[in-house]
Amino acid sequence: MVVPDRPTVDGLEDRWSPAWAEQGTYAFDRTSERADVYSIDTPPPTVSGSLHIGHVFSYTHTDVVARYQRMRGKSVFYPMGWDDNGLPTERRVQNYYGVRCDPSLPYEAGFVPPEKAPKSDRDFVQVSRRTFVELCERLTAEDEQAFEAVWRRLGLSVDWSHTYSTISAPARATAQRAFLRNLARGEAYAAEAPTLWDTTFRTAVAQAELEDRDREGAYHRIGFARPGAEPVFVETTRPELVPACVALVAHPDDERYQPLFGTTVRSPLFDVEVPVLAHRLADPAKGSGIAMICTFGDVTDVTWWRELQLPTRAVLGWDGRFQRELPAWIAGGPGEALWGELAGTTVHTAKERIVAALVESGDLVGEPKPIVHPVKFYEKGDRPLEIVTTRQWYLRNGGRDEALRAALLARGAELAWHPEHMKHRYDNWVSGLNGDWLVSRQRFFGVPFPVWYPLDEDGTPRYDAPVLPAEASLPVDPASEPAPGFTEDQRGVPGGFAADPDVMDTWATSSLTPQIAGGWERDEDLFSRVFPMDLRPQGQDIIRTWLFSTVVRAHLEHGGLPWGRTALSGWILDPDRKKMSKSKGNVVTPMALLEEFGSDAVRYWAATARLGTDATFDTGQMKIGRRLAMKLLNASKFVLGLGVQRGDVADRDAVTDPLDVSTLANLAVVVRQAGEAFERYDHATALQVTEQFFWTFCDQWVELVKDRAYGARGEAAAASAQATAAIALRTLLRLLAPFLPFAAEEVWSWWQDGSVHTAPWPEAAELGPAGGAEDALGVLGAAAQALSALRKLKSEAKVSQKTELAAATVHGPADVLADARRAEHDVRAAARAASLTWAEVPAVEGEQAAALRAEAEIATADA
RNA sequence: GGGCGAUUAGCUCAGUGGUAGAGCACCUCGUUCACACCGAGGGGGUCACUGGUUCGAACCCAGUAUCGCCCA
Repeated sequence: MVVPDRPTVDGLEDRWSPAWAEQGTYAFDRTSERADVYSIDTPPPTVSGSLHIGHVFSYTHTDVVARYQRMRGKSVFYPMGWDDNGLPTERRVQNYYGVRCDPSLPYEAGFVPPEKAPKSDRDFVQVSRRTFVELCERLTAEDEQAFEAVWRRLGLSVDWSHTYSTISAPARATAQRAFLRNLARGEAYAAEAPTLWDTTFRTAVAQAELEDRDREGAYHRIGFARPGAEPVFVETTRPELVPACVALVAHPDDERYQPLFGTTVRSPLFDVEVPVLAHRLADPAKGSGIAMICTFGDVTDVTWWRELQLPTRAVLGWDGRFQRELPAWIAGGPGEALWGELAGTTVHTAKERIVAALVESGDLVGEPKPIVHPVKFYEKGDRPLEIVTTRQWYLRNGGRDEALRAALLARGAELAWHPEHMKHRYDNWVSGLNGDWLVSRQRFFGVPFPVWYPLDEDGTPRYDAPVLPAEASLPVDPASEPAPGFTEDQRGVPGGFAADPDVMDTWATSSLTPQIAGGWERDEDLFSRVFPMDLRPQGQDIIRTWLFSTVVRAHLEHGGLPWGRTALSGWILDPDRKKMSKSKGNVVTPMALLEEFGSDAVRYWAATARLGTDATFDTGQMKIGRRLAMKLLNASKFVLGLGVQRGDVADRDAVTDPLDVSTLANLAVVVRQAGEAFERYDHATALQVTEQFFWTFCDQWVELVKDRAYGARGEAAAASAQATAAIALRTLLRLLAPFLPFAAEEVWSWWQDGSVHTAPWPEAAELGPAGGAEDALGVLGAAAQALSALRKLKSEAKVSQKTELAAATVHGPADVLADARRAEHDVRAAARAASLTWAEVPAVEGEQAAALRAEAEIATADA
């Protein structure tokens, strides 16, 4: 047995991470039956920069569960994934290399990005789509290595041979296969419809990716002319959309406007005739109570346009600028010249010019009234969303189908939620859906839709007759592969074919992580052993996106849940109670923390937080974790020095001393409590009860037993202490292993074979007869109390704890004294008391029993 | 506006009906042969507020306030 002279937690990661990898400690045993498998649908972190402390926090929660389940004898399927597909990666690649994708450019082999990215994106180098994708792949490969290094150092017990990435060929094949099946069943469809559109990224955006932000605006009071009467005034924050106006609308009960319903008015500047209509969504209290319907200013316009069956008069292009062509409804009218000033300008410029024109014409009344109002943004964007009409792919998610919505709510109810109250967010979201899931994106680095269209004689795509690939040929890239039955030279020519230009939203791929990681339709043997999975761990912020979308896909494809339970981690707050996020600039990089405090210490901090509870970033907690790990090394060193041999299987029957019996009896309680806590996914309680016992073990039992263990009271008494030490340590190491995998493994290696992480989770029964000795439970605590009372004497007298005591008396209630007396020899030895008498303090009716109190003669330093 | 959660010692947090807890920080003491990244002892709280239920409330109920998040 080799125990270091001065054990330290520093450097354990460098020793054990490679050792675990070499020994395959966390390898999934794919011969296990489903019932013996515990499978985890790991969140693939977005590879667009760096991991932050919040990742470390939540991934530790998962790892603790994985380690517990492994020790319970499960074959744990714990893969890692990388979400390297999609817009975040594109954005990072653009800024990192200083490039921008222009799909119309030809591929340039051997492209070398600029040495240093230009400051302004106007100076970015335009590259072909293929080059751009290559750069994405290059950078994500680098990022993934850095991520893996952090995870290995943190000690995640991942089986790295099952790592996947969401842009990999198997993931693309899975996403395309699932889509084709959705399409075949009618769950996926394409539609030409008004769509929320980010003009910066030039892509459609889904409901789940929206957020409201308060923005300053101003009500402009604008008159619409009526023949032979006063004008009708609307108040709008978007006067630039006057040329897109298709109607005015007021509430049907609004008496002010009832006479106007069914009449028409003429728009200012452009003199377009528009009807005045009634609709319940018009708010009489807002502005003048009558609103201008434009195609499209906001989502209410879309509702009105649809329900009132209005024409489309779009003025904005995909780039967020006014269209260059002169619209037909303006041509020939008085606004034709003005349009010349608007064509090609940004919304901002167009607003200035139209307002100026309205002032000049006298149609704008009074000063604009400034207001602050919520405006819809893409969560990753920084310009307000516009609405443009485009052809997009949708996936049914219950947003316009009551039966499906009810079925998905029922799935949510089937799922076990930790903590339970998080289910409200799911219900809330599903109940509030107002449309199907928009899954297409007009981007480059993503999974392409596996769809081509035949071109008719005019070269127009026949959307009604899409050409689809065979599943066996997946993944396909329609942009570079010809449609089945065509040759590449027929691309884009009349009578030939064209590729669907879009890629899937990232969530459309990551909603399939159980299928991707589990080998659906690729490795059916694996899939049958891991799916549906046991656990979906994730952040509470992506319930509406990742959790919900994964439920949707599994419900549609497999007719069931993708996993049985979900564990939601909370936020990390900085010391000012703000959520930590990159944009606030208050993030802490994990690697530096892991190096400063040690991985076990950082894990300890994470593990003290319960699921769903926000945690404060607190290096103080990490210091405590470090201290605990250090204590484990040092206490183990001492305990093993009591005469424990390598590979020792302690003789449980040798545990005879009442103090030792009591210690194991108390440990049995802890083993039970920790196991029960883990079973209800309450890792924080499992840690807390274990940690508390461990400190009692060190500070009380070890101190009380020292003399006896060294042989002061004979061999049998010493043997009892030694056996207790070995049994307790072997148990404690396993209880702590999920939390402090490095320190626990280090100590285990000193005297045990194999890895602590594949050792069986302790059970109370293995502690032997002592573990069940309920009558001895109180001895340890009572003896500790007596010792503490005697120590207090010395503390108050300000003398060393090794000072001898004479004529010591301990006062206290009869039952506590009786327990303490069973360990009298140990108490006397630890307190260095020459003699010890026990004085009963009678219980007083209605009063709490007194704590133990002691008195004694203290030998002076001179004596 | 609707929903969810939180509010306990200076700080970070446990505590779901029976005398308020832990760790950190603070004060005092101690070179005890596992550990100074240590040990011993100590001080410190109207459990956000107001009502109610109960013999008894940090805990249950109603309301209020503040903070955070989700949705509209």
